[in-house]
Amino acid sequence: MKIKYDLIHKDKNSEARLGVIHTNYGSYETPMFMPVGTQATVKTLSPEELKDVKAGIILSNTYHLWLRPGEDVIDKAGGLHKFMNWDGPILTDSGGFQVFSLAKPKDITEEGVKFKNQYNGDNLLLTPEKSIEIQNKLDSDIAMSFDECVGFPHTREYVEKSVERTLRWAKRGKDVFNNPRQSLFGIVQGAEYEDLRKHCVEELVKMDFDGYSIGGTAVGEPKDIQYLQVEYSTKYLPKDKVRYLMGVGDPIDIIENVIRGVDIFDCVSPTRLARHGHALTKFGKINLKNAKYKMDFTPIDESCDCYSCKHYTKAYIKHLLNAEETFGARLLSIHNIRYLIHLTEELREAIKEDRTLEFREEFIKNYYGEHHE
RNA sequence: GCGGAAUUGGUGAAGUGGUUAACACGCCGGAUUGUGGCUCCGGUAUGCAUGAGUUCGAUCCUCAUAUUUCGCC
Repeated sequence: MKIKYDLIHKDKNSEARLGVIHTNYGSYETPMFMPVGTQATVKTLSPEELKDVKAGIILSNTYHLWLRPGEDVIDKAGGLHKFMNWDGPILTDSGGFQVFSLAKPKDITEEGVKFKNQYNGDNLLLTPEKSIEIQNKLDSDIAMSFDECVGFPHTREYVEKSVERTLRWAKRGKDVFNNPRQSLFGIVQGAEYEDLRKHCVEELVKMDFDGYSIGGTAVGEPKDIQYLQVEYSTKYLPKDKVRYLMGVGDPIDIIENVIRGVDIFDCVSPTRLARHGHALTKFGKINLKNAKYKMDFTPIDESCDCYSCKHYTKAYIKHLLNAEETFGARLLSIHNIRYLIHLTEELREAIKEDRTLEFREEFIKNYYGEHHE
């Protein structure tokens, strides 16, 4: 079945929404944070650990699974859920972000995007049709349209052309889409131009997608521009469909964009930060490699209920990082993902009680406050 | 006891009679946003064993001392 979104309550003082998304693999409340498992695994975590941190939907990537192991392997395995032993919902990104991160401008044409296979040098062409075909085979719960994620900075002229192409690509993908168990999202582009965002939303809504994503953010733009990009999108999106902001995962940005009407987030940051020794805490981000934690026998975050905080100290995790033991990155990944998911839990409570704006004030005071070094 | 060789930062080391002593590791910081997973960017020896001498000038030359190491008795 297709996913279904129910709006439960809208915050009285902002655009923040408390909702429920119903999937083939259970129902989950929004706002929610999706951990990223690009290559059919959330780096260093087992599915059991993902359940422990209360993960709902996880995200995987069409481009990477296409190259390795190939969609036919996963199809043969019985689909992505069986292949990776994950019985929760999965969303697959279309490869659109790789257009931004890997392709050169000359590689982008109306037909699709040319890539070089990073493993064997083969020339590859990813098209909207191909992306959807792969995702249909992967059998994820939510597929994304193949779009062009435009970086920052850019010219308005380029964005205008890119939005039109992204719309044509969305249509082409939708026309070949044929997995009845799967839902398909359209992606709103248009950079920081309100008229382009509005136009993009209107055209996507005409095509009637199962949900909508906001793209073109978290690509190096200043925060105020990011927030405008989101405002200019949610302002025009239908209230009865879920909104997913792609790539955003900074704690403050999650709060700011929930306030602007976003329901779902994803970001590689909790796992990447973990691999580089950083932990998110109530009092800001800390670097556990710092010498000051050598004798710190307290948990990362006293207020955190995760496995790592319940059983391990900063000094121990610092030791693991210094010794390049992978358990350190795993403990930090567990913590950071739990941290962001817990943040969305708190946001849901706040929305329920119409105090989202107050929650933001209090959170920022702690996060950037004098406690933070 | 005699003879040889060596002595540069936390470590391994390059180097030159003349402005700021290479590089690597380590250490100390910072970055990271729909992940091209051990990445990227900074900082890190006011000093070349110690003392004396030669020289306009010495880490680099000379002598002594100390330490290490090798060989011989």
